[in-house]
Amino acid sequence: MACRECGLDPMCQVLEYAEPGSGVPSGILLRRQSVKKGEMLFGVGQLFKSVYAVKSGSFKAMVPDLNRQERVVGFYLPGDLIGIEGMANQHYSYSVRALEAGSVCVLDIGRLTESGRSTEALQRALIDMLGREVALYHSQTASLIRQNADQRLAAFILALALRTSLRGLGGDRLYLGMSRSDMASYLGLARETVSRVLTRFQKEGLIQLRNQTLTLLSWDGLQQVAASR
Amino acid sequence: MACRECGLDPMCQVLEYAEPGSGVPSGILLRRQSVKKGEMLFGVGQLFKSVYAVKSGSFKAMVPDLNRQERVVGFYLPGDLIGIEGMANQHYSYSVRALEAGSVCVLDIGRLTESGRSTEALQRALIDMLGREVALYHSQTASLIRQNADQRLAAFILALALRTSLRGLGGDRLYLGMSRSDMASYLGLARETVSRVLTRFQKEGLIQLRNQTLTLLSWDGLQQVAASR
DNA sequence: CGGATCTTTGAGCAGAATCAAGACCTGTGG
DNA sequence: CCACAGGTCTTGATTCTGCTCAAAGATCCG
Repeated sequence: MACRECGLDPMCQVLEYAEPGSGVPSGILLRRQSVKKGEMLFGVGQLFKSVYAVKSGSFKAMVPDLNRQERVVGFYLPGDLIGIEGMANQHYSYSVRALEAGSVCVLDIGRLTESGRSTEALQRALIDMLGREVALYHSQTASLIRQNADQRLAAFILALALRTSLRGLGGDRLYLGMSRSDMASYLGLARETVSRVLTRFQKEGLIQLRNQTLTLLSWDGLQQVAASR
Repeated sequence: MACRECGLDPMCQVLEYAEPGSGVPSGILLRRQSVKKGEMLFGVGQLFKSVYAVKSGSFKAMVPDLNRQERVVGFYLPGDLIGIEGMANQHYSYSVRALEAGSVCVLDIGRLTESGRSTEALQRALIDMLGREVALYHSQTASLIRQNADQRLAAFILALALRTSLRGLGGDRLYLGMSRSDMASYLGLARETVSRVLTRFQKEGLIQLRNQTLTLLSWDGLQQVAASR
């Protein structure tokens, strides 16, 4: 499947801009790559080379926490872009690891800019994506600080569901590739708290949870929790 | 003082790229503007028009919090850029208000892109700046969640001191233009907690605090607090 | 000077972390 | 196919950080 046929992610839209004008062989700048569970796309501090678009599977981003273990700073689902912010200082600012087997499209940015043509539209698209990312962080991460455990988890589940449903997959049933510890680290909670809140949500009939599969039972209920509890 | 003489902020570096090649009258695209205390640069949702570089004074960014009052999501000091992420969706995602009297340089991006020439280097610079912003948010905001009140305030003070010292101003004495409530909102704490922690820091000899002026007494001590307490 | 706002300080309480077991999955090898 | 070992997940009891409510003290500004 060609990347520009999927129409899912911003990456493919960039390629629609880049490919026709540049006339570069797609085999070099853009390649499909499959990843095994636990495999790392790149490590923190590594030299920036490529931007990745998730085609299938899921990934987590981590930064090294000083004294402690690593901290999860984001999750990536099919359609998400990985690594754009590495363009700034030529180094990735976090590590990315696959939560399950999957595949990505790899765009070799370095070689693309070396080719020197038709980067105008590509750059415009990159600016848009980066701006969106900044805006997202302003609204999303900043709001995490003020929220309690219930709100954080409800918002987290809703965000996941929204992302998958926007991308075409059925939004009611979610596959959680990450562990409770990952969720806890990302949300700034303790493992035990995540567990407790999820089971309570289940008892309240908001979600159903079996192993790694989460089913949304009450979209509205979760939104109410996320807004005020 | 011409903007590209100050050499302080990323904005001026962009203008060095843009001005020579584009040959546009600098009076139109770039203008100096003074702001009064409390004045708003732009409001949330407003149509994106310009990017601002802080020349003097300080500013705060706010987003409307649903039921409650506004939430502070950032502070800007001389040398900082304001509003870049508005380029993404053509609307500003937050409001910006002056904490004290000051001045900014205004770059009318819309008109610059309309002029249609030499945007290549400018865009490249914008990508760099946006990437830097994303990386900053990943490392900074994400870390706020896991930290306790002491750590948040120590890190906040250190970040302010680092920013002002990097920009040339003496780093030991800081002018805090923002109120305790602003700091509390930004750090996700209660006003009272900010007050308590600051006075404790003072008793411990880490800082000295009089009115709006904060003096760093023990840089190392603060770093120790920020790392683990 | 006086009113309004902001800041400090105190007391009590609630939410979440921590500590500590126990239950459950998962993959492995017999 | 089953049993076992490792990890992950749940659940309980306790502790502690930081919020809330309340009131007094500063500071600012007309």
